[in-house]
Amino acid sequence: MKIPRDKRKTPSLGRNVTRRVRRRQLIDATIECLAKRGFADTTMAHVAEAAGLSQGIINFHFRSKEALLLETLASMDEEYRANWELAVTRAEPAPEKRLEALLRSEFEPAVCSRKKIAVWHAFYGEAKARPTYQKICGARDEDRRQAMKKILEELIAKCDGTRSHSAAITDALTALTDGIWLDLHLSTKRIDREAAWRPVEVLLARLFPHYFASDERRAADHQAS
Amino acid sequence: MKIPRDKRKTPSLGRNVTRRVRRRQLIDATIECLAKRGFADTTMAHVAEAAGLSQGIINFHFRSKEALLLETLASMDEEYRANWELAVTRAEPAPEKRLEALLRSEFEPAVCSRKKIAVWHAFYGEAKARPTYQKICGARDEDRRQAMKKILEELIAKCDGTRSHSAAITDALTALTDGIWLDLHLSTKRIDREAAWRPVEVLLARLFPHYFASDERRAADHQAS
Amino acid sequence: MKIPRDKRKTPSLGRNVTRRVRRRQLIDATIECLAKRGFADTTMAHVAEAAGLSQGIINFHFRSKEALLLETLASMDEEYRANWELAVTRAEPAPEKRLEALLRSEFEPAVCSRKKIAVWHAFYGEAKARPTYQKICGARDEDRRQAMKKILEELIAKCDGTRSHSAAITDALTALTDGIWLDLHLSTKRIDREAAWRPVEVLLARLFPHYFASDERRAADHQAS
Amino acid sequence: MKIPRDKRKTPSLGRNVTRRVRRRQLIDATIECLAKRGFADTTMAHVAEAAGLSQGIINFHFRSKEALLLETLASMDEEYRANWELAVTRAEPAPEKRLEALLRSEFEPAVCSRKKIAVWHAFYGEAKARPTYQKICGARDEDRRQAMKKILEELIAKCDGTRSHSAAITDALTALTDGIWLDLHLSTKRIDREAAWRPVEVLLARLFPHYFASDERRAADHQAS
DNA sequence: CATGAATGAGTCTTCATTCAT
DNA sequence: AATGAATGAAGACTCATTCAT
Repeated sequence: MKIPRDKRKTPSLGRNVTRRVRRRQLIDATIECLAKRGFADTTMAHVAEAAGLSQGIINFHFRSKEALLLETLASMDEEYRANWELAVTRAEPAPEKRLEALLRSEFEPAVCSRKKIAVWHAFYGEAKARPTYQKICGARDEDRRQAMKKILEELIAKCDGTRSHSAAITDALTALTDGIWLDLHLSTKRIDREAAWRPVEVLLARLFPHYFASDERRAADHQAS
Repeated sequence: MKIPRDKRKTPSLGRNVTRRVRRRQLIDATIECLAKRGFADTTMAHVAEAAGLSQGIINFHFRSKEALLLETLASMDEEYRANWELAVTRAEPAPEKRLEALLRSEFEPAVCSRKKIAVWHAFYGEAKARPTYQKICGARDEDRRQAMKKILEELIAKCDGTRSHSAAITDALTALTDGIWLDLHLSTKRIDREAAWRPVEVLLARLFPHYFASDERRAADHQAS
Repeated sequence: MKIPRDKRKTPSLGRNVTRRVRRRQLIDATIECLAKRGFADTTMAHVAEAAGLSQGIINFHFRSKEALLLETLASMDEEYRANWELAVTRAEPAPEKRLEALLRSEFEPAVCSRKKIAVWHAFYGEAKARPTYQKICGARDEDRRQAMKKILEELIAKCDGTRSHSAAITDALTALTDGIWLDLHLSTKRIDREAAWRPVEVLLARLFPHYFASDERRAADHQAS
Repeated sequence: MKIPRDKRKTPSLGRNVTRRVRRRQLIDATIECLAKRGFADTTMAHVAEAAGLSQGIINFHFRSKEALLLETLASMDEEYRANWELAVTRAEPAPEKRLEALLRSEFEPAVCSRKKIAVWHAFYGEAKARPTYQKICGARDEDRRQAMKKILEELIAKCDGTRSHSAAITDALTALTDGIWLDLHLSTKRIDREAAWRPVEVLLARLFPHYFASDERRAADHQAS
């Protein structure tokens, strides 16, 4: 007959933590694991351990591993959207200000950390294999793209009145920040948010010299290295 | 019964050929699987089946699963590098021509297919967890970046004499194509290479109107939708 | 504020009542579950849910799952015994009457329902693995068999004077009703108590034509199909 | 890093045992386990151990535990049917001979052992929870019942010409042997096939005194205890 | 070379039991 | 008394790897 080992270990956060808090704790642990170990090597045991809880608890708060991953993705998605939406809302109403706010939001620590970027890429990596992931990640990009397009159209109208490829420029700026994230992901160096921002800054200055030119000059002064 | 000499000789040669062919076959099957099922769900059995061979064969031709994946990545890397290097070599010597060749190469079917892009992102997804992947993927980007920077410096010198942010523009153009790949990866639509190229075209026209302006005009005509 | 005396007294009585009621409620839920899901898939959670109570409650009212199952079996056993004992007691004193009462009691709805029969067979299925179950189930059969044997001996003595295989006939009649229960258990049709009784009726008529012949004739008339 | 323990243990029956033999071996091990531990406590590990093989092998030869159990039941079913069918075929053509052969076959060691009976009851116990089991077990009984009914109708026609409840007698004899099996299952004593047969013998003598009477007399002589 | 049966460590999931509230 | 979150020991199943043929 098996006799269970000592059970009296101090509960990390007390038993009666609310359901919501536990779920948050587990999602955070999942993010941690995905960032550190990738998708293929993130096990329930790892997540539980990272959360300082027991194995079985995940299936108690989430139906399955798949559900946990999906909610983790949803949580990342929500945080990401909230971040740029708030940035745009808070910005001054001029389109050039809102555009800059939208682009700059991409580099804020809340969403642009090695960890978060790694997790996004972990989900991107599985996107082809799991339609749900593809849909969520695709929508994430698409919604931001639409917001950007509207702002750009305002800006272009104000700027030169001509047609000026709002769609292509939107795509370019969207791809630009996504691509910079990938560079950050593949780099082994610490994230340098100033350096990451530079290409965006330069491109804006070239695309809309009237509104962003001064920024470029500033950047040029910085470029001592 | 007589056995012709060349028949007797074939085996040893055939063996070597076979060996190389088998490895190629298995790497191709791996690419197929990674694209279709992602990293987490690609098993040795799946790969073997995709190759139409038996279970145990992979451990015969590769030391381990890890080795197979690494060689698959190496193979992808090689193909990718060869593609842009050849494109640049073949291009007319003018820097604007070489730059365009380099950028256009990114959208050639050999490297820019849903399958290949999916596999790259599968490896990106695991990059944080496996330093070797990160190194290879990082180097892939970095080497192309260096090549592009050299070309851009030539172009800028010829263009306006000042150095003018060659680094930032290089980073921007590198990120741009990487970002477009990500968009293609996350989209569920068929790849439209013309549409994918457009943002690059527009950006080039804005950055170097002297050399790429005509292209932009062409693009504008296309833009009926 | 005054508290009336009977109000003050109710709790302690209520507690005891509650306790007994809860246990009954849980045993009934267990019977329900065993019938519906079988032994292998009856979990504490299922039982608690069937009882409309919370998970942990069973271990509060019973020492363990094993204890709950054992008490469930004991409860079934008690009910079964009470049923035939009462039937025999109430019957007219003539042995043929008591024999018929005993046999007929086996088909009364209180004990002979799909649910109850299913639960008995659930316990039979585990009998070889758990000696306690085997003992209880064995005793259930054995005690009834002894009672039947006594009645049969009376009947046989009265009938033809010779002892005439009272043991074998007892075994046959015991096996007969047990076997009919098994048939009912394995059938997917609704229980038809008249049809289930027929073989017993016919056999009695053949064994003791003097006492049960008229019953057989009645059965024959019924047999229109 | 984990280092696997010594792998060079002698393969129990050699590696290349044919697929069919392995499956048989695993089914036999399953029967062993079901008999000894019951349904609820028969695990894959137990079965594998009983077969002297490794854990994973069952999922290699059978898709799942459920598949293994189903094939075990099918195997038992086949064996049981073959047994009585052969007995009837081999018997002399007279209906009374075939009836006796059919009934006696139920007590042959091949099908009537503590182990086999325990396994049947294990399946009966789960029948309500798993429709497939119920169907197979029900058909097992039903087919034998139909065969017996035909024989009985011949016998009755030959015997007295009257209709005489062939259905009810068939049901009675079917239930009789099933019930005796249950008695054997619930008893803790060694199986005594002679004693088990007695009630059948006595009943046959009463039902068809013309054909089975002498048997009863013999039985009476035996009954010294 | 190639096959595919066999192994066994590892993974997700379930569930009886405990216990703070 | 009752709740239900938490635990952790199994359980079924997977899969990279080995190896006899």
